[in-house]
Amino acid sequence: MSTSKQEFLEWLRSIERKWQTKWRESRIFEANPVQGLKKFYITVPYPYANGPLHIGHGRTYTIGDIVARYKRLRGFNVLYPMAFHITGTPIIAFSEMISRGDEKTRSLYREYIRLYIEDDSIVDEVLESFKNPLTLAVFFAERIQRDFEELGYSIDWRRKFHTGESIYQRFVTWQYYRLMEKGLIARGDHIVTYCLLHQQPEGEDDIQDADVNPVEILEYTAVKFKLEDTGEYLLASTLRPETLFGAVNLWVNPGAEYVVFEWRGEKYVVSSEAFVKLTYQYPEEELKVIKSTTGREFIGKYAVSALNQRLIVLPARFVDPDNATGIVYSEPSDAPYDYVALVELKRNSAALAEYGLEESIVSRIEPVKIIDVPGIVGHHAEEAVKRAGIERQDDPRLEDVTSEVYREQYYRGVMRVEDPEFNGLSVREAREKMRSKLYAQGSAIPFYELNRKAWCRAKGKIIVAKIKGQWFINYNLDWLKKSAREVLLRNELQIFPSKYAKQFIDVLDWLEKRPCARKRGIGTRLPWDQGWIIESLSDSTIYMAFYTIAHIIRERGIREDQLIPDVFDYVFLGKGDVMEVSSKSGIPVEVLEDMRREFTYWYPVDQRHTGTPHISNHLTFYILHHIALFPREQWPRVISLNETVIREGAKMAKSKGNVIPLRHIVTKYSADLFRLYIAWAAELDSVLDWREVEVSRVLDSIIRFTNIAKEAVSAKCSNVGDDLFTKWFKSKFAEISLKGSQMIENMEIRKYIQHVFFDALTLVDKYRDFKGQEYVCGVRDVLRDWITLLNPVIPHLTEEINSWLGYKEFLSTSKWPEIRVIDEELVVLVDSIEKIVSDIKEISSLLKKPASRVHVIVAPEWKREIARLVLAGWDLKAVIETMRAKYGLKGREMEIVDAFNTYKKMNREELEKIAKTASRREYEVLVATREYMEGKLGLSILVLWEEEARHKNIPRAERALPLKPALYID
RNA sequence: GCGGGGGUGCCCGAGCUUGGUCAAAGGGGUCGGGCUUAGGACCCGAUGGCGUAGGCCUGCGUGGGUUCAAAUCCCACCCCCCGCACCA
Repeated sequence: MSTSKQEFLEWLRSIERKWQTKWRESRIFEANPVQGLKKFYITVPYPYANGPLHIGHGRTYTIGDIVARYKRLRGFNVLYPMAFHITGTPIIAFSEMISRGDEKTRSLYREYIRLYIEDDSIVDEVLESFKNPLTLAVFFAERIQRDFEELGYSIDWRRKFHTGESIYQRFVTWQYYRLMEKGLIARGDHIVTYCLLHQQPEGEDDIQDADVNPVEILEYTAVKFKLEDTGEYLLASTLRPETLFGAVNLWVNPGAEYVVFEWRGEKYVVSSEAFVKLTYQYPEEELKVIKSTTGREFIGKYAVSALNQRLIVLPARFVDPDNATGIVYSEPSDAPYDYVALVELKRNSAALAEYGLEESIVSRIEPVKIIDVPGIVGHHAEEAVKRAGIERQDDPRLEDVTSEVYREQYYRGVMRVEDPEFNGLSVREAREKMRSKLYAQGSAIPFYELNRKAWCRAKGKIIVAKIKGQWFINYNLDWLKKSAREVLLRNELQIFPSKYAKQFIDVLDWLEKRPCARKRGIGTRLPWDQGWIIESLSDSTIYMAFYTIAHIIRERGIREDQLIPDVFDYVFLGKGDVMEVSSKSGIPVEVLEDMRREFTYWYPVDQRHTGTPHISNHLTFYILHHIALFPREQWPRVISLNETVIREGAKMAKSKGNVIPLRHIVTKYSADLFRLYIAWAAELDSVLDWREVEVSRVLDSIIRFTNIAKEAVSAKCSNVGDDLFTKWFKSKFAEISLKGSQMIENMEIRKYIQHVFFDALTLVDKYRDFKGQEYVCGVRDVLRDWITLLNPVIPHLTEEINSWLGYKEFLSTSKWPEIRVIDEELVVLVDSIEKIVSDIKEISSLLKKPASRVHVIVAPEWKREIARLVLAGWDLKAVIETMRAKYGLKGREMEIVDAFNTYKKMNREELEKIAKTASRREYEVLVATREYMEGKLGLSILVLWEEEARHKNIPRAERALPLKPALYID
């Protein structure tokens, strides 16, 4: 970046600090109820305070602030509050890792701290303090607040809180009592990813690489095979129970450890890893170990399946004891692994001898075809394996081949078996049917396993466990979903951009029960079951109500123990008697009334703005909880959304090291530059790409804008001038203001800023082109309106320019400009000059001889009048008669017909333009712009009326049309 | 798989809801000119092809269709991106 740009940025940052200080000192963003004054309550989700925010977060908060500032200028009493989210597991997890000395985490957090603290000796001190998770949270909450202030957000900070505070937890407690009463709370079993080290459920955030390599829970069917000699059951697991028809043997891993155990009065065999998993998946039951052994023990034995097949147990090294039960049945027709292992074993007489297997028995084992796939003649697995040239069961390509075969069979496979119940079913149907049938007759149990091996961040092994008695919120209640659907469909709750409305409906259909509490993490305890902590999305659904009273609670020194449910019932629902509530809680009546007044003034939330990833979770909960707990008039009104931010075309990710923290915006760029770029670079429903070259261009434009403003402010203008160009300029500016206002009102932020900033700059250039250096006086005339229009997006710079203009009051609390009168005729006429100039250029470039002079020939009024008549729907005959009489055109009827036909072919908009203008004015404008055109073209120009030109026998004169004068170049 | 979004000129990216004003906004890049000691910045012009008069032709993922008329509507296909739950 050049030094002049750097200098400008430094200056910009310095005025940003200046105005932020002034705003804070004047407390202009602290919003209080004013009865009778229309209010606007906008919220954005509070940030999670486990580290610094980046520009992706910044997009959402900036859009929120732009709306808040816009509404303020529109005369609303605007409340834009903010708080901090610290509940849940990530903060605790990071704090633990720092305590444990996890170097990766420690260096990451050192980096975070360095964003805010330069002194290296203090950095380590701060890092040590993070061993207390609350300290970590509060540290970042405070820094994020500073970032927000330095981005110029117009937030009422008096109302801030964090979700770990006891006063907030009292509020959540109240909410959960009420949800319980309304029947939204349910309890049941739940399958989760679970860490054996921490003995806790752990989700994606706690699992290594789960963000890039997702962990899924799969349901295997563990099928019982009864050993003939001992009566023990081998539990062979499969994802494809429908292939049981084609089972030809069983596989165990001869070197792996297996466990024989007693359960439900029967004896079972699984790998020792699987045994541990089973104990977590059936936590309420007793599984008693009888003995440990190796796979080898079972080889050569026979077992009987649920379908009465008698199968031999054979050795296979591909069988992973740490995947599902560690035993599988072999179906070599459709499973590539099984096929390869079988072929391999048949060929390996040494192995057969080692395990004492008879070659004749093994060699007789052949695949059984049970599934038809169009285009596959033989055995699907065999074909796929041969095509890939795979010969060994440890060939890694088997994974891909397997999923390819499975996918094809899933979509196109049809069962070909003797059993009439299954014959002819699709693979998909057969799978479900077989699974439930086996479960029902007690021949199989579900066994849950992960799609890949996983460890938590502390290297603890992750398995699948079943949680008994998990608390849920049950959203699947008719009255609840019906109301939600209704407000969405009726637009009582509006979604911007509207294309996302359908997604909300889809989520409602899909949403059923959601676990709402966990055993660990920061948060509020379930009031009726203290062993559970309310999960962090479930405690953040109606907290916008809490903002309305948070500052009163603090200012009046209300203690947490005073915040009994009755208090919230009264404040939020108007329930109960104030005197009673007061004596019960010890909170003075007037304070309770004050809180009630504040809540009823600000509620409902007029707009909530956030990123689209929240649709399927937070925002839907937000809607549903409001519907469940509040009366209809307090339900949300508008939800607006924006897409994510990427950088130079790539996703930002910690692992890539390409994340731009918000801190760098205020230290290396500038708040206004960031805000303008965010507003302009993409419409809300598109992903925004942060591209350095573009940012630099936007900065150039800001500099240009500032220079123009500076010139305009210092210009000595005796009078603005009422010349044609200035009138045109003012009209065009008014037009831009009008359209821009409509755009921001519709949340079309990008279009709005394209108009009122970039297009306005182009307009100023054009005006200067027409007018010369005096243009500054015209600009000066619109400058105050201009900076007001831009104030929501670049509040600091416009505030500064406002002060240059001599205004003493803040621009940020002033009024949106009145749109001035637009001289549409003049706008159309002057705009048409551009087209005329380019036409002349085009023609003269085609001429062989150099041009010297252009005749610009203006059409007479009667041609315009025909356009008006065509627009009004007159027919040709009537037009001819009227025109002939009115303008004495007897003998020139063909000209009327020509004009009529030309207009007939034009579209309405063009005709309307013509209708807006008068020929006399067109002539005047051409004469007035003659010099300008001559300068552009380097040709001399002669403007004349059509009749005049015809008298002078100038060729082509009769071709003149309104707004499209005839041209003749010589 | 289910649900959602998208494929536009050298590049990014509008427009397509309400078909014609769209060879297609706005940037960027490139070329030429102005300004300047020079660079940056800024300003003007050009940037699909053809054309001795303001016009014509080809064009908006691929292939069909509807229409006087399609980037815009309908159908099929190909490709890309995002979400799928207890995690903030």
